[in-house]
Amino acid sequence: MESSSIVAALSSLAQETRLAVFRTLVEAGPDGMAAGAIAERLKLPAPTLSFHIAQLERAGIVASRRAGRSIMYAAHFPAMQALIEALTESCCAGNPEACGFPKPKSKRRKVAA
Amino acid sequence: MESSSIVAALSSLAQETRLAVFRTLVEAGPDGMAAGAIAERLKLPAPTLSFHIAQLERAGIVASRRAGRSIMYAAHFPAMQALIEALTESCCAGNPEACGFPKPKSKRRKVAA
DNA sequence: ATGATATTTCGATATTTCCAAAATTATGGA
DNA sequence: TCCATAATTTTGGAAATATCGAAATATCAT
Repeated sequence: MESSSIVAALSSLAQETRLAVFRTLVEAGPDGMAAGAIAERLKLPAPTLSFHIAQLERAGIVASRRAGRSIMYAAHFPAMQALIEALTESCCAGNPEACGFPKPKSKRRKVAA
Repeated sequence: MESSSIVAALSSLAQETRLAVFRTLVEAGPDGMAAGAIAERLKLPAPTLSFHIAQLERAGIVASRRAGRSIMYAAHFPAMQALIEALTESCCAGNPEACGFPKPKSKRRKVAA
């Protein structure tokens, strides 16, 4: 993962409102939630939510799809996984096991068939 | 982990210079590096490094100790671990295995003797 | 088409963050 | 004590980010 992508992903989560939005979406599951429902749940004015969720989307942390008049947002788990792996790598690189994780060297290996 | 601590930790890493500093410190290992050495390595003016590394320290991501005239900074691995675990939890909560991690429910269990 | 609803974009302001030169503080050696 | 070195704090200005009302856009139902 590119250093700039890591920074972008971290930045997108490094804000109370956006972290709350992301958590709400994780809770909501793969189908996600409509923008309006998120705004209502978090008591956010629509433009404020829109501003923040756009950043999460730009960072690839959430995905959107239109459903009628609504726009459904959902957590994008692979991106989150990639971020966590990148952090783990950053953390452990050159210092294997310092982090206490099982496989510090390589990216998690695919399950052999 | 408190939501505000997560945001603080993420914010501290969500910046190119600070991420580079952190990585340098991970590479340096548990003994860490003197502020001046970090600044030289990353070609940063001393006040700029000081500004950024203070944020990493406030977030608990790095630790410092004085050694003579120098101040040694070192990555604080437990904090990084906690952050990664918090993210994993945020990511997986309510959606176990969506993230593809082995033990999605509880905090990593200690290695049985 | 017209109206109602859902959301985003625009615009203006307030706040925070970033940067680095200048000044300050802390430490150790002669 | 005086000097040199290592770092931080202060300072101030530029740039980026946050907030949210008003306006614009998109979609569906009639």
